[in-house]
Amino acid sequence: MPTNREAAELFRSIADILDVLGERFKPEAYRRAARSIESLTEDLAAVAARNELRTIPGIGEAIEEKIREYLTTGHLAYYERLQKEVPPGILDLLRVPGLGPKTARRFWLELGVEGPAELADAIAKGRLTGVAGFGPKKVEQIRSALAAAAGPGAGQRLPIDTAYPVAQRLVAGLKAAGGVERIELAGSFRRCRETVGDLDILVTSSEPERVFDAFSRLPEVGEVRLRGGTKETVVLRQGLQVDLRVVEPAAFGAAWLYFTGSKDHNVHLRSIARDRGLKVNEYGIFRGEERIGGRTEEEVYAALGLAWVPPEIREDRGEIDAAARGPLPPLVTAPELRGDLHCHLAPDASARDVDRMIAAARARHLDYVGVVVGGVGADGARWTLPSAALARLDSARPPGVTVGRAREDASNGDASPGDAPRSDYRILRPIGSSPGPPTRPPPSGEWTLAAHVGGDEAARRWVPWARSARVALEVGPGPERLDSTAARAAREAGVALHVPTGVALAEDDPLAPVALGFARRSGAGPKDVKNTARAADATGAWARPKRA
DNA sequence: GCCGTTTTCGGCCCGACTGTTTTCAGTCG
Repeated sequence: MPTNREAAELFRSIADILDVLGERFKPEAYRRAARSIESLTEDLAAVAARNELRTIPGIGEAIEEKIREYLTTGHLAYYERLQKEVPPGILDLLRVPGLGPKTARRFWLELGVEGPAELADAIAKGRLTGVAGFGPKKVEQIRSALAAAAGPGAGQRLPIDTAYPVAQRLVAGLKAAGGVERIELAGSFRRCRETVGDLDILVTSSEPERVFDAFSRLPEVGEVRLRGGTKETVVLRQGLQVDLRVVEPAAFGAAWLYFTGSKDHNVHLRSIARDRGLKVNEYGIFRGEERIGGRTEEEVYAALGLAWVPPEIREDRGEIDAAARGPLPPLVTAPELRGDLHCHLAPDASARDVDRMIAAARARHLDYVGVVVGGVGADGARWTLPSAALARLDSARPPGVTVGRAREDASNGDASPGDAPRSDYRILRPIGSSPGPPTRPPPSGEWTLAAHVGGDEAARRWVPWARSARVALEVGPGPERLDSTAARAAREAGVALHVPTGVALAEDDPLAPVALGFARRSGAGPKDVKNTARAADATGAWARPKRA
């Protein structure tokens, strides 16, 4: 049975081939279908079984048939026929930055070049000199792009928690350099997508040249790829591309909206604008020549008769229709997180580390923190916090903060509490070769959270179990938490999410903001999140304020 | 190939930047 990801890849390959063959609109149609399939929270086969493929945006009669053929036979005759029409290496040429379908097709038909290696060879032999449309600069551009594409990590999307500190440093660097009035991040970073292909930074400034100069000189910046009057594109030393744009304050909202995307969201907004006789672009919203809005995002949405849409859900999955009906149901926000049920201290934590964590919890106005005091680690070995730290957890009576003890158990039941320290509730984590949920529900009366359960695939097994066992699942970055798609599946099934606050971590750690972003991307409101509840409601009995 | 509170046909976001142009094509986001 093909996975959704494989089906999406198939349609992307079809789009690439159609591009090279010079088709005008089909490629985008197939890419749209691929994006839709990728964002499903259930298997394509399940949707097909219910006969609901056509309800997926971008899937019509023809693509529905192709999906059915692919699901039943594992092949697609149309794709196999297309494959024979272009050399396989041509599609690799499309991956080279600056090389598009038109150019790849010309290389193939005019020079007989069928792949990146052959193209590099042709350049080295001077076969491109004299070819119409390819001057020395263009040839050099392609040559260096080919060399860069052959290098490690080129063109890779970066996990957002990896990109997070990079983005923060760039913003801080630009602010420190001066000349910047307002600065915001846009793009898939702002939407908190799981991975980002580049970073988009928007600034207002009366001195664009000064800002571009400062940007070019930031220590993270490797190479300036292009620079015009309103935008500069650089590649960081570690390979990430960053676009910096200067926009005027009267258009900031329109630009922020435009460059935040997603593409599908923008296209949908524009079609609504067109229907109303309006035009939206990054400079504002216009009736004829007259700009009727653009200073804020709200202005642009309002001009289209829409409520403001939070960036995390701008994916054209129905949010625009909902915004047309009225204000959207609010997504969970950081101040609503009243506690954290899953805090880790270092295995050798001291009493002072405990105090530091509690101080951090107070500073963030958390009402309660549940600290893991021991259990089984990722390697399956048992561990316990040092006795000094345990004692401090019990003796700490910080006003306003309730401190609870959690233990981490293997989900397969291998680790019995036995010699584990006393705890108020437990957290399940998958260990070893069978990382799925337990076969039995947790003991009644004991509150349980499941964490470290893994991403999309694991979620398919954990979500039904968590629903029947009434166990919350943790969302957040990294391979061992639910991503936003898995979290959406959990939320739709009525499973509560736990959103870590990073209270035991460094101030600039990306865990908390990214986890919150994923929860919001999943569409979670405050009621969908376990740790927005008051302490007693979040965990049952453990977190009632202790009496001295 | 998809889609539809103007439509089942005729649209399909649109502007910046670059290199190669003597007015524009290709790529990108």
